[in-house]
Amino acid sequence: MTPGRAVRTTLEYALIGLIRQMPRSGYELRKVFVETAMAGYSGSPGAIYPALRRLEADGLIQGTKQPGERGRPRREYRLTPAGEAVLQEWLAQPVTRDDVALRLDELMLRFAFLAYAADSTRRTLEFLESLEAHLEALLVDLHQQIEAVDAASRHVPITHARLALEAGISSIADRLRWAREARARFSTTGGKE
Amino acid sequence: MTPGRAVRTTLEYALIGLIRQMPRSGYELRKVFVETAMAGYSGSPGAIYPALRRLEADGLIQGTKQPGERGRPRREYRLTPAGEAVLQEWLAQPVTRDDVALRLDELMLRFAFLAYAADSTRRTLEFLESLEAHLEALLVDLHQQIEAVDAASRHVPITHARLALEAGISSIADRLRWAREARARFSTTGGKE
DNA sequence: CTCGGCATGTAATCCGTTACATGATTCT
DNA sequence: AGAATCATGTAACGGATTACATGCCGAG
Repeated sequence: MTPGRAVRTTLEYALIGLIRQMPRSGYELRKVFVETAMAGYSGSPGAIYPALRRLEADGLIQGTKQPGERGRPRREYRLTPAGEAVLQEWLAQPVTRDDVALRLDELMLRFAFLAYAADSTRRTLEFLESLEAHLEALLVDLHQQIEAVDAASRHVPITHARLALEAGISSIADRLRWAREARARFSTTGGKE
Repeated sequence: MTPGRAVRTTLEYALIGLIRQMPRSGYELRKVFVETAMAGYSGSPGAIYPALRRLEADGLIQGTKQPGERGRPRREYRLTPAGEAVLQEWLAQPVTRDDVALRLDELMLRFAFLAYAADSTRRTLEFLESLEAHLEALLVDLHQQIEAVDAASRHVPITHARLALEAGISSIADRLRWAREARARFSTTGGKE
């Protein structure tokens, strides 16, 4: 059985994935969040360092003091076999409807790290297929909701609420297009070429 | 000065806006979150009822026992003048870059309630203009990041990370198109017609 | 030897989640 | 009276935010 709790926070998974990419220190990890599009998974020290401590306490990562070239020595973390197992388990998780509707960004994080999955290409294709199916279903739902909004406000020409809903619909449709094209690319190249 | 803390949680603003639309009970508010696209602002009772208590304690909403037709009587909340003031203050907030990059969904919530802003049409246009400007800037940034990714992984044909980044870019571009069209519609009709 | 910048950490506070418990009314 | 249902509440817990504090090294 895996050490620590069964389910981890999004931030923890983000850290695990980044460390899997290459061994890194807390400071480097923080810079990734601050400087790249991965902001939003939070880069505050008050979140990262405790999370790293938890992961190390649960044996998923291991830190080694790295005599820095200048300044205070960094503590470089690398993934343990247990950590690799947790990563694989996460990547193998099915894509649920709630994931798509409520936590799409965590899903995209998972997609990004699907590169490290065992049998990566197959898993990636499955992931995208499932994502597409749920996005399609969601679109149907949202179109029904927009009809409800229209019915409720017959006289008013454009309500803010309707426009906001349209933004949501458009964004789902956009992601669906993305998924289809991504899958097409993976299907032809097999992810390798 | 306004009672209570200066800044409120997204959930609280969502509640304030919905109550502004029409007086509602906690149960009704919960249904809105569960049944509509507003899920994601959380609909758990453990979040809603305490939030309503906070708002009432701070004098932003006022609940009155409403003898229900069946079942336990509902507690119907309506906005107080202080609550209206807080709502207006929130709606008048400038659109910052961090809002756009990190909290786009809260921004869309604000947009939806901009219908209730004093001088709604003008504020809406300003909101959209500012949103567009920040989205454009963000797009430039993200395109630079994708070049960095390309430089880092020259040989590999499609990396998952690059695809995930493309999804983000596409989604920002999509929202930008939405904002432009929304503004066009508001400009011509003046939001009324 | 202290200054400044790199790197890590911590303390207070607060909100949301989950799961459970309770209140109030009608129907049978 | 009890069941069913509508509606509200609460208790335990954990993690994120914010703001601050500390450690360690080289340069001057």
